[in-house]
Amino acid sequence: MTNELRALTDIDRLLHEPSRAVIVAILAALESADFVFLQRETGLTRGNLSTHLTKLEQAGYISIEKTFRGKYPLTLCALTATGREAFSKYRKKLSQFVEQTE
Amino acid sequence: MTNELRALTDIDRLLHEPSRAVIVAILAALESADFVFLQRETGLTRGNLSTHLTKLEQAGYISIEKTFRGKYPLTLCALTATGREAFSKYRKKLSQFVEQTE
DNA sequence: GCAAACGTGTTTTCATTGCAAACTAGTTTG
DNA sequence: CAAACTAGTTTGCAATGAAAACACGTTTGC
Repeated sequence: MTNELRALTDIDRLLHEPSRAVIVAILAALESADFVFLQRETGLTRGNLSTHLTKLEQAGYISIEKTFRGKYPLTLCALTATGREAFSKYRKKLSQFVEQTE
Repeated sequence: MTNELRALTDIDRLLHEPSRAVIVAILAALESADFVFLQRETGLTRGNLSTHLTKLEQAGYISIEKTFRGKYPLTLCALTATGREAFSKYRKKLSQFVEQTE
C-alpha cells in the first residue's frame, strides 16, 4: 500500500541536491548558460557552483565549454541528452511522491 | 524569471533525505507506526532507521514512545503537529519545483 | 539447562559531500 | 604600478548517511 513511497529512496542523488537541481532546471529551460549567469541565478558562491558543475559534467549531465569573451574566460554550460533524460525522470519521481502523499 | 527555481535551495534538508521523507510520509498516513513496521515498509536497515528516527525526533517532527509488546521492546512513532506542518511545506516546495520546470 | 538463534534496537566506524575560505591567473583602473 | 576587479579552481573541514558491530533480553532445539 504505502509501499510505493519507497520508490523515492531510489531517486537520483546527484539531482536531489537542491543546488544542482536548480542548475539543471535552468539549463533545461535555456539550452545554454555561462558561469556568471548561473551564479547570479542560483545565488551560489563561485566555489560551490564550480564544484557542482564539475560533478554534473563528470556524470555526463552537462557539457562544459571553455572559451573567452573578449579577454575574460567564459565557461558555457549546456544540458546533454543524458542530463535531460535524468532530469525528466527525477521530476517524475518527485511528482509521484507528491501525488502519493496527498 | 527562472529565479523562483531558487526557492528550492531553501528546502527543508531534514525531509529532503529520501529515507526520512518516506518515513514521514508513512506516518502522515497512519498516525502511528512501530519500529518493525517502519523497517519493513521503508526497507531500511535497523541501524539506519534508528538514526533517522532519532533525527526526526530531535527536530520535533515525530514523537517516540518506548514500551513493550509482551516481553519485547516496542517503539511507537507518530508525527507531531510540527512534523505534519513541515511535511506539508516540503510537499508544496517539491510540487512548485515540478510545476515551474514544466 | 544451556547454546544457538531470534527479536528489537543502538552505537560506532568510515567514506562521501556540501560549504566557506583561500588560492590562481589574468585584466582594468586610478 | 599598486589596488581592485573578473572569472574561476582548489583546499580544509564539519556534517551525514550507510553498513557493521554491539547490546540485551527471549525463545527454541537438543
